[in-house]
Amino acid sequence: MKILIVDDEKDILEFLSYNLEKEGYQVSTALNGVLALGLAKKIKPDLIILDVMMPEMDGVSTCSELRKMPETQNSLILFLTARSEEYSELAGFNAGADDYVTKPIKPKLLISRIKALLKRNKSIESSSSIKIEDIEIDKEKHVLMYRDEEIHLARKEFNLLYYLMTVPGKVFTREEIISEVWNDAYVGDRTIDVHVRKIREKTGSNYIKTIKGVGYKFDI
Amino acid sequence: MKILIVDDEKDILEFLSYNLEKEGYQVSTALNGVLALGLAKKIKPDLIILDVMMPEMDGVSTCSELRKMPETQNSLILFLTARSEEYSELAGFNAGADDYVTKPIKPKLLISRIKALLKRNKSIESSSSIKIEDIEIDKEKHVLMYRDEEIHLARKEFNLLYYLMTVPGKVFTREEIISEVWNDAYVGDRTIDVHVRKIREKTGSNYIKTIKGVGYKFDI
DNA sequence: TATGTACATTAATGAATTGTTAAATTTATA
DNA sequence: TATAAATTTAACAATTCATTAATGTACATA
Repeated sequence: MKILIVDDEKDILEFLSYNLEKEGYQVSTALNGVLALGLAKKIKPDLIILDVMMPEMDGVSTCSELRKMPETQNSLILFLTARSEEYSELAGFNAGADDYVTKPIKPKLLISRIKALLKRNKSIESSSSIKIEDIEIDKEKHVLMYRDEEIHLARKEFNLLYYLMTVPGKVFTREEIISEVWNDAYVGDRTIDVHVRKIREKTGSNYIKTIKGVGYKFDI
Repeated sequence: MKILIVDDEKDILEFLSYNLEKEGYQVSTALNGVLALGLAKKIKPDLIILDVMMPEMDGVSTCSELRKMPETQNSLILFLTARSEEYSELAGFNAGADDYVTKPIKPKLLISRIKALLKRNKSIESSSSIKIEDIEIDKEKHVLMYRDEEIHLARKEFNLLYYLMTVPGKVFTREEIISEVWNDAYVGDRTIDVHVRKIREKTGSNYIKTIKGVGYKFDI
């Protein structure tokens, strides 16, 4: 589980990093909202801890921006607020926060809240099925339904399509695809193409679009 | 139905015992967490009522320990908390609690919660029989019915089919199957295949589908 | 138009995975 | 204990899948 902590005070970053790493989480940190956006795009954290009061870009604005990026659209966001800033709770939830914790931070409380959040999210997310218009892919059942017809995809084909469908519309580079679907194995240049072709053939559709020079995306 | 109550106050133990025995439950009591663990191991209660605030070993820790013991892994656990200790609700659920009731205790409310819990649990656990279309498998009777015909399956064959049928459509990996049906024993590569073949042969059907490179699933 | 680049298509190959059978071994039962 | 039944292994067959290589096509650019 990857956690990104965003706060302008180094002391707090260190304090939280220490406590969360001790729990086995993979922690990254950012000193302000702008840095956080860039970092989040890269590492795609499962949970983002945001301080509300920050110079330049405050937590609420950062949160709004995070919710717009496909990489962090479904990440969990937890706010840190001073006890006095009561209003921020409301603004935070409006901006798409999932929970908030008031300062001063008690590590044990924070960790139990984090666990609860991740647990809750897991049980929701693990539905393992993605449905877009008349096409539905279910990882658990390893089934692709297209217009009420069941289509069999081989393992690699299935994983590739599933990966593209996790963020519809987003263009995945060949690098990203190799990294995720092939676990960084060294495969030839045409391997992806052939699999894409097979998927297009089997579904008799063209939901996988080629963006020349960039990559592939799933799009209606 | 066996209930174990754990609380450091004798008054509360007596009060609850009286009310629950009046309802026909078989009640045991323990004055602290350590005693509770030993007692629970012996009597395997269906439900354990735990006070969160206790000296030595608190309710949350006790709960965690109970969840580790095979005898109480599936027991229901209900927490008693003072209204003020808000956080314990969260910590309790993290530790594996099923429900909680705040003090001061109202006997009627407590009993209705207990009944609801036991009922919910019963409906999940007691259905030892799974029926899908014209195939029905009953774990208690160790019987497989296929189109009104009784088919004899050997133990491993039976357990394998039953496991696959617990979640129809879901693909179980070989790992999962080995872990559940063979208790992680080291068996050769072809063992599962041979059992699958026998089931297919005996039922004269092909409800067990192979997903190459992924696993097996039960599907009509 | 010629040239280069990136992707598409096809078929062939070989690797990976599963199926089948029979025999060996273990376990249960009369 | 003898016998049958169940389970596992081993060898090899069969199948499916993944990858590559060769070739074709589309498109942009000089």
